Amino acid sequence: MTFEQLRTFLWVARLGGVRRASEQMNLSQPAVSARLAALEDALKVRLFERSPRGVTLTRQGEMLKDYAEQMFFVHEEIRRRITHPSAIEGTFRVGASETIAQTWLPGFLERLSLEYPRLSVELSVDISVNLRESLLARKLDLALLMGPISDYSVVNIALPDVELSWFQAAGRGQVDFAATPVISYARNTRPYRELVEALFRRYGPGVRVYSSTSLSASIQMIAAGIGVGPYPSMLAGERLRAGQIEQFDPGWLPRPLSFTASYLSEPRNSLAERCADIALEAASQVR
Amino acid sequence: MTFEQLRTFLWVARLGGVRRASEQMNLSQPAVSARLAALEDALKVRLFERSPRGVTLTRQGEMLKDYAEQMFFVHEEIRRRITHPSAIEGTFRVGASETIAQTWLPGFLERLSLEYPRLSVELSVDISVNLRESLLARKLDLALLMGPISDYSVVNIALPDVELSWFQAAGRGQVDFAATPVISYARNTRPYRELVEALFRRYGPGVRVYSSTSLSASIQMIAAGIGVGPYPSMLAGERLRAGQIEQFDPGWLPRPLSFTASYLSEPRNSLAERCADIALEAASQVR
DNA sequence: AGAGGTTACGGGCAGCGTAAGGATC
DNA sequence: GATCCTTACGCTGCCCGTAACCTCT
Repeated sequence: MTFEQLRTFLWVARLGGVRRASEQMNLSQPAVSARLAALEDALKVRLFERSPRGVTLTRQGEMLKDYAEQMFFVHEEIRRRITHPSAIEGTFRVGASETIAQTWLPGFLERLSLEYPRLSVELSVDISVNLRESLLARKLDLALLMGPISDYSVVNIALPDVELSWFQAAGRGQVDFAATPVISYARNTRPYRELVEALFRRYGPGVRVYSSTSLSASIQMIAAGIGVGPYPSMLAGERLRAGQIEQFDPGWLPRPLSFTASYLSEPRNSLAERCADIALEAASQVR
Repeated sequence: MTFEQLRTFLWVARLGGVRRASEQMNLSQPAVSARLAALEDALKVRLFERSPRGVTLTRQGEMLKDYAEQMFFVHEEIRRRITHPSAIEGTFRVGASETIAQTWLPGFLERLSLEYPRLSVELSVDISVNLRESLLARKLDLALLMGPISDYSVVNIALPDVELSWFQAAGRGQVDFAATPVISYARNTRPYRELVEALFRRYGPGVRVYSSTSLSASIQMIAAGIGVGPYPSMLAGERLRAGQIEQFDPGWLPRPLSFTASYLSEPRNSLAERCADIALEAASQVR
């Protein structure tokens, strides 16, 4: 009986299939089968009932699952309390929404590589809805998105809000929302819906809203005078100094964007836990 | 980090030396060194301070020891509750005093091999003092002896007392303890000392006592008329029926012999625990 | 035919024992 | 020199991935 056998057993038990576990663990499917067979042979006990559409735990498999989870609880404690961070290796999959990618994500990744010098990072920048989906599908280890994610298996660490301001092309003069398009976030995002709702309530159904999945494309459109829009104050710096855009005040602001660092709690994920902390530090440092 | 690395670490920590652990584990000494080095490399943490006369735990080593012990607690639970007995293999070292070897030990070994068909047994028959010493030196996994062993690390399971009766050669007539040697157990055993004390108290210092480390030699001497002696009633059967010896009653009897099945509790020894139970069953069955 | 799992087989690597090499008393 | 641990070095055996096979829908 080895750790790897038990870990494999747990993933197969959790995901209900050899194939699914093999994908989760970046392993060939026969390798997972072999590990299970080896474990069953080591204990001389049948752990799964095989059926054509997957596997289910036997009574003894259920019992073993409890014990195996206890083992990995202790295992994670060892990693947290004793293992030096430089011993942690493998790939850590981070998902971030673009706002974060454009602000403190570099600082976060720098801290990460400093604390975990042997850990490689796989970064995906996407809209929060997709990040949420990827996290729940275990395609990500940590998601930095507009949260929180309401799911019993997800832990959400609140990150500092991102304040928005209105921006327009420099020297554009008074803004008429009835005539000027508002350039906003991608559809299917919470700030987009909130912005559209606020605009309609204030200026009626005549308001035009452009949406863009790219934050930098948005600010370029604003700079080009195509429209105006709310934009994270802290991102405006360069173009503001270059005199391409300027801030204006229509008398109201969309709500600040609230972000979370979110990760699955299920496999007692101490690495993701610590990385969420690092993200919080990095995000707080910028302000 | 593997189970074997952790197990090796624990033994080195407990015994305070690589060499001692290697003996305990039936492993070459470099193999133990290599396992420790591999563990330290896996955690990227120094676990031992090496000194010329052994090793001592570092602060982090101390912490790991606690976690490792938790791991093996769970590990033992898995063995107890889930592992099929036929999966248990290796060598189980049993020590037994001769009285037991001559009575229910065969029954015990039969039950043992039935429940653990892949377990091989290493049997040592010796006097209880030596068995005690071997057990404490971890040279035995289970000792069936005149117990209990008063040591905080030893668990003693009481076994049924063995009743004694006086025997002499058939047709010898009235026994005069002043003239007839008493053939008894080996020196350095509790029943020997108790017998000598009782004889002196009753018949004065003139009584002669022969001691023998072999129970079957004793009964042969009795049958040959060399002397008389107390002897487990249940062992007398064959020679009694053959008319070689006969029981007699001098009006008193030595106290029954009290036995225990004893094992070390330290490494949460569930196998020894179960085997002690089997021993109790085997011993009780005979009566 | 396709989805899910097992069996067959060759190659790479981890871990063992033997033997030699420090270091400290 | 004795004791204790580490380094060096073949060798074996385990475990992985590829590929073929089995079995239900």
